Amino acid sequence: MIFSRDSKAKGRTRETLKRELINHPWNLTLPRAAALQSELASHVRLTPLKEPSVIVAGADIAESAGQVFAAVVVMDSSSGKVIEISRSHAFARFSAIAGYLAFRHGPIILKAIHQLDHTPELFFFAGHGVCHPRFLGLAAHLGLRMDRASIGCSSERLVGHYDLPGPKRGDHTVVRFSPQAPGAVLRTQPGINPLFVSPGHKIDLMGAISETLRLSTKFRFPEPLRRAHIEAGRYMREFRDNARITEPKKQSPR
DNA sequence: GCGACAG
DNA sequence: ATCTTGTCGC
Repeated sequence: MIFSRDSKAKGRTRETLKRELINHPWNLTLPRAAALQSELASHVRLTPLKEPSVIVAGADIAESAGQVFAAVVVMDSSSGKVIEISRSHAFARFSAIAGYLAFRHGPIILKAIHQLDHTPELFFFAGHGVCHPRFLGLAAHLGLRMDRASIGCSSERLVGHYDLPGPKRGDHTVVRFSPQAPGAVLRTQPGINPLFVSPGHKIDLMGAISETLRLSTKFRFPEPLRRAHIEAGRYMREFRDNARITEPKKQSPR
């Protein structure tokens, strides 16, 4: 237990301690972050999704010069319409180390999510779910924190070995790593590189695959994630343009 | 020392 | 992830 040596832990109920564990601070040392991931991973539940989610969200990041720009796009999957967008930015307080992205992006994404008026049933995150060295990628971490269903979608492998899936939309293979860390390589569009999909929290691999497929009918990434990616980039660019007008130090080279 | 390494 | 114009293609 990470916080068991804390004298303040005396007299707390089991549930209270669990909440404190899940609502941990983000500015940890690398070894403490790793230990926390391992402990939190035991609380992740890869349970089947009851039914396809209606209100879904995608969260992605753009960054420049140490600043992280997060965008969350909420969509009504029955109509395919965007119903809300939230953004947040801050200087990164954790290094960009593979396996620890949640500590760099997590707090900023969460701030944007907390600003939402809507309550999405399912979140897509740019990164991995439980297919992670310590079974707790960003999507699993944030899903657990919010106690909401979540899926990780990445364009690159983090752990394990795999064979490429067939060429048809929906073709997929499974990542060989650990039974505790299911993941798939999923072809969402013919002729387009596959996606690495893994369940985050409150969903299983089958659900992660079917929901990702259901929401990516035209592009490589599921629509909420694709929109969030575009929105984060736009947010970052707006911020840059404002800074350039206010502070005209940097001019483009001839 | 060398290769691996989400965004 | 970002640095970056025009350009090829549906």
